[in-house]
Amino acid sequence: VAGECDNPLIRKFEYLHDLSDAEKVVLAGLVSKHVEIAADADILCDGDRPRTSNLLLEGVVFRYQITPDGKRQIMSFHIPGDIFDAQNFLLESMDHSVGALTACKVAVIPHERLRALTEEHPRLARAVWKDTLVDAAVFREWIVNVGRRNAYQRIAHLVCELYARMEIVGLAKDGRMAWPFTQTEIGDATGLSVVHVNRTMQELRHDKLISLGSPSLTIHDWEALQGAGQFDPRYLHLRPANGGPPSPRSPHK
Amino acid sequence: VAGECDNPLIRKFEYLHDLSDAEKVVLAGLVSKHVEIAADADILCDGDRPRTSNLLLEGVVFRYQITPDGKRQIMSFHIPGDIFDAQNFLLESMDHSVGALTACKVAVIPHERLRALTEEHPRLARAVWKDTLVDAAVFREWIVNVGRRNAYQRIAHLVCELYARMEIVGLAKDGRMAWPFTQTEIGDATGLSVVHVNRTMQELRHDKLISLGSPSLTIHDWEALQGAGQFDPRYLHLRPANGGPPSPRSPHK
DNA sequence: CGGGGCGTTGACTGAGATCAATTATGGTGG
DNA sequence: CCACCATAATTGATCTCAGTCAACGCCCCG
Repeated sequence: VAGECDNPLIRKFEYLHDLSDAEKVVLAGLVSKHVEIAADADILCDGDRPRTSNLLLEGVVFRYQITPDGKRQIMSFHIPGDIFDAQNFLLESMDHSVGALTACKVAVIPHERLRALTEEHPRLARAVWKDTLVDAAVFREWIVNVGRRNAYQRIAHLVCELYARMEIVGLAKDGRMAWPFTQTEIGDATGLSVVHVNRTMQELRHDKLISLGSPSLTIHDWEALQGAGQFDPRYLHLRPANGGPPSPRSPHK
Repeated sequence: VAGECDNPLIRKFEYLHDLSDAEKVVLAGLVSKHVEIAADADILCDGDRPRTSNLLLEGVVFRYQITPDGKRQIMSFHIPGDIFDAQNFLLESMDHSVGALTACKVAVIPHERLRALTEEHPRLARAVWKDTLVDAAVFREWIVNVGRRNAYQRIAHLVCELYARMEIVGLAKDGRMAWPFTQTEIGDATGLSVVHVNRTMQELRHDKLISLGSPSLTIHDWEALQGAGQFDPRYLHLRPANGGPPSPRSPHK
């Protein structure tokens, strides 16, 4: 009944919540019409007062803010399965912008729809709420990342987080993950300059932790990368023992 | 009926939501037993799995994390009216710690109580949810603060935020606010070293933006401080035209 | 009056920013 | 298939903001 692998929201929710089949059907029903968005387009702008929220079906988007002196800070990346602007259901207006990092497919969910959902399905309401709380946990972790880690650690941490999150929606597997990010974007997410991101990623490659291939990144040594980034997946609040790739080799040690 | 000024939660919610008197009574009912906590005590520790959430009635608490290499990053400050661990209602375990910055008084709300509240009062459920979304907005702003602003801007921004938030619960007025923070704490919140916080705050004082008096801080030039910190209160999502102190002088210009 | 915590100061250092090219790379039109 | 262009990655040189180290003063408190 409920699509199983084709709906990234459900796939993700299975890691975060405990849903009945009936609830999955309801969730699947959220995806009716969807919209295509070009890469680099802005999906939402600071100040907007949207009457819908968006479930990302394909592609990568990011939240960002431009400071008065023209610097950009990326506050989060979102991958399929994320309702990246769920907060607009309850907050009047956008306090930041959302851009499409790649071409995207997005399901548009009117807020009336969400309101009905939350009233008729308290458990699903809590699931969506919980999702926004996990978002907040990720924000907190990014504060730590940017505030207290050096360049090497920051990038290692970011790679780990993206891997863990991508894995559960099928964008990463066996240490290999989608990597549509430019170094400028990584810099804006970690509070570093492009130049320094470049040098640091070279270092990560030199240390044999990762390697890059066209639109993908391979993690060669998960343990080491996780250690370098001080990555502890607990803040992602995944259900079982998720949050790490099957290190191609020794599972222990 | 509903306490008006003695309950900081209600006072804050009036800025964030639109509540009926009946709803205020329900909220007031949340504060039954409360607990005293000593300054510097940890209220919650990383890994805890609490079955209650806490409404801060008096004092200041902060969320923080210690990195493996021993650095502390503070992720948020909380003041009376904040349910600083609301996320525990839906997330299994703490992914950070919470400490008491000053001696505190806290109302303990069992999660069953919250569950009943959300089921019987959907509007209040949304109010609490919205509160957690505003928290998340603050986290996002802190990412920008730490990621893209220099020391002077970071501290100016933090002072503005604290002022705006304290004002609505009566801890700040006419440019004067409670200031229980040590420079170490400011440093850990802004990702700076104590030494640099000290020098930067001297600069802020020298520039006549602020001055310090025992347990209070006075903002002498709100406009300038706000400009210096690039502070735009929209992210706090307060209702009317809040988010700034009545600059003792010219309201416009 | 002897700590201990906090604020302050000075001297030195260094991670990462900035500036300025240079070199891939992928897509495009001819 | 190839010249061409824009975007992204890379490199080298230099600079600076903020960190680190190490004192020292102040004030509260027992």
